[in-house]
Amino acid sequence: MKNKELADLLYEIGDFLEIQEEQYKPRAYRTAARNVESLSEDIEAVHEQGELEQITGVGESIAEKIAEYLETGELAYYEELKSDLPVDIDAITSVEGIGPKTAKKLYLELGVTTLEDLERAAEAGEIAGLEGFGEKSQQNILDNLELAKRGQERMLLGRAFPIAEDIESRLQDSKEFNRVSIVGSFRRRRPTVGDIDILATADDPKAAIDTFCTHDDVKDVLARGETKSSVIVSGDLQLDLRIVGPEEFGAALIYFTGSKAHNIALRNRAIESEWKLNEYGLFDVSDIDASQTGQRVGERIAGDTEKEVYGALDLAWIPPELREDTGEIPAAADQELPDLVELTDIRGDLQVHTEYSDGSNSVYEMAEAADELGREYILISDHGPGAPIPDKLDVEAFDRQQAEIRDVNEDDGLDITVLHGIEAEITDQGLGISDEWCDQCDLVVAGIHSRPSNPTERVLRAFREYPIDVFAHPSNRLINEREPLELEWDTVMDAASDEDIAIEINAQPERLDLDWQRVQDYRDTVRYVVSTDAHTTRELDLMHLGVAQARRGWCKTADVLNTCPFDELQLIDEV
DNA sequence: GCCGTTTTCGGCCCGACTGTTTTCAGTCG
Repeated sequence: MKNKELADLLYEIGDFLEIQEEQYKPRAYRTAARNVESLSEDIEAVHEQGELEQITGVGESIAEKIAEYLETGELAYYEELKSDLPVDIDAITSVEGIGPKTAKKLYLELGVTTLEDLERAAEAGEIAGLEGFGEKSQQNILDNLELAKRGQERMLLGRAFPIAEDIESRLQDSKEFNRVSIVGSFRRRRPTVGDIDILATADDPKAAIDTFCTHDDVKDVLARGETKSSVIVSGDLQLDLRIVGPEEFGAALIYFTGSKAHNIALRNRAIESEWKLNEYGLFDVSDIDASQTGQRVGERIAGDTEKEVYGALDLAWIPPELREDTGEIPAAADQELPDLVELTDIRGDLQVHTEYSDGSNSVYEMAEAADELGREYILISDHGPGAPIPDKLDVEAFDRQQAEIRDVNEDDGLDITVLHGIEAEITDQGLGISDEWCDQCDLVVAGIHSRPSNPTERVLRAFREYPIDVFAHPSNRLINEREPLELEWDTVMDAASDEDIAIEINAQPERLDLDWQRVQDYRDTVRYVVSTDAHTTRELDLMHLGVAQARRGWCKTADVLNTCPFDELQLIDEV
C-alpha cells in the first residue's frame, strides 16, 4: 500500500511549488495528496484499473505523475523540483512558524537544508541578521526545533482524553468563562489529535485569556491575543483557546470543529446561495459589493447554534464524528443521516482478559467492574496457544477458568453474565486449538499478533476451517508504532460475511482497529462488535473510544452486535 | 492543476496572530 508514501510526495511537491510562487498548483497538489491519503482502496489497484483520474482532485497531469512513480519508483518532476532547491522541506517546515517561503529564504541566504543546519544557523545567530527576521524569530525557531526533532507524532485520542476533560472542567468552573467546548479533531474523535482546540465565551475575553495563560500547568505561552491564545502544557500538548461572542458560538463551533474539508464543503454550499459562512455566522452577501470587506458584512442569517446554521443551509444537524466530507453533507440534505450507535446502546463487552493470560485482574474482578459499568455480559477471552506472549491458556487452564466462571455466574451479588471464550491466534497452522476446545467456547475470538508475509491467506483459511465468531483488531496496527497488515480487505470482509464472522472495532487507544474509514467502507457488508480488549478493570472504561470510531464509520445501533441483549446475542450465534 | 445541474475557461475559503514593519507577508488552523 503506497497511498501514504504517494500522499507525502504530493504534499512535498505542493511545498516546492509554493516556494516557486505558483498561484494555484500548490493547492491542487495538496488536494490530490489529501484525497490519496484518505483513499480506502490501494492506490496501486486503482492504477491497475486505470481509474486514477476518478480520484477527486486528481486530473490528467497528477494521474500521470502517480503512474510514473508507481511504475518506476521515481518521479522526474519531483527530482527536478528538488534539484532546484535541495532542501529537506518536510522536516524544515515541520518547525512551527516556518513555512515554504521561510524555508526557501533560509536556504538561499544561509544554505540551510536540514534540521541540523537550521539549528546551527540559529545558534550562531545568523538568522536574526536576515532581512525580515529578528532576535525573536530566531529564538522561536530554536524553541520549536526541539519539538520538531522529537517527531511530529500526533497524540493518541485516548491519551489526550483525560487532559482535555480536565482542562474543560477547570475552565468551566472558572468564573471568567461562560461556555466552554472542546472542538477540533478531538470533538470529531479522530484516533489521534495534534492539539486540543477550545472554544469559549466570556464576559471579559482578556481576563479569560489571562486565566488561561497563567494556569499552573502552562509551560509556555506561544500566542496571547485579544481573542485567541495558544499554550503548551505538560506533556508537550498544545492547547489553542478561542473566545467568541455568545451569538456566534454555533457558527464558531462548526468552524473550529472542522474538519477542514467539511468546512470548505459547507462554505461552498453557502456560496451557492450568495451567502458567506465563517466563524462569526452565516451572512447574506447578495447585496454587498465586492469592495466591502470584513467578517460580519451582509445580513446575518444564523450563528447562535450549530443546528440553526445547518438548518439555514437546508441540512440536518451533523454529528461531529461524521464531519469528514465523506458524504455526510448530501446525506444531511436528504435527511438520511444514520441514527448513530451510542455508548448507552452497548450491552456487553466481547473481549476481556484476566490473569490467566496477560491481564492483571481475576475473572471476578473483571466481572464486578463490568457490572458496575452496567454491562449485561462480558466474554472472558484470554490468549490461546500460539500467541506471542509468555502466559497463555492451555487446555488445563481453560478448564480451571471455566469452573471459576461458573462460580462467578452463580454469585447472586453480580447482575452480569460471564461468557467463556478465547482469543485464539491465527497462525500458519490454523488456530492452534482443537475443534473440541472451540466447542466449549461460548464465542471464539481470533486475531493475528505477528506480521506474516501472507496474512490474507492465513485469515481466509482460519475463517474457513474454524468456528470463529469475532475477528479481533483486524489490521493489528499500533498507531504511531506499527503499520497495519496489508490484508486484501474486500476478500477478507466478503469471507467474514459468508462465515457470519463479526469484525471487531478494538477500543484500545493505540489500536482503534478496525480503522474508522474501513468501518465506513464495509458497514453494509459485515456486522461489527466494539470491544475494549481490557487487560485491567480500568480499561473496561475505554468502550467510548471504540464507540466513537464506530460512529465515525457511520454505524447504526443495529450494525453493532454487542448492542443486542444477551438472549438475542445467543440467537445470532446459533443461526 | 483541477473542476463544472449555468461554465471546457475562469475561477479557486477565510480570518487571526506574530514579527517586523509603519502597511504587510508569512504562517496557521
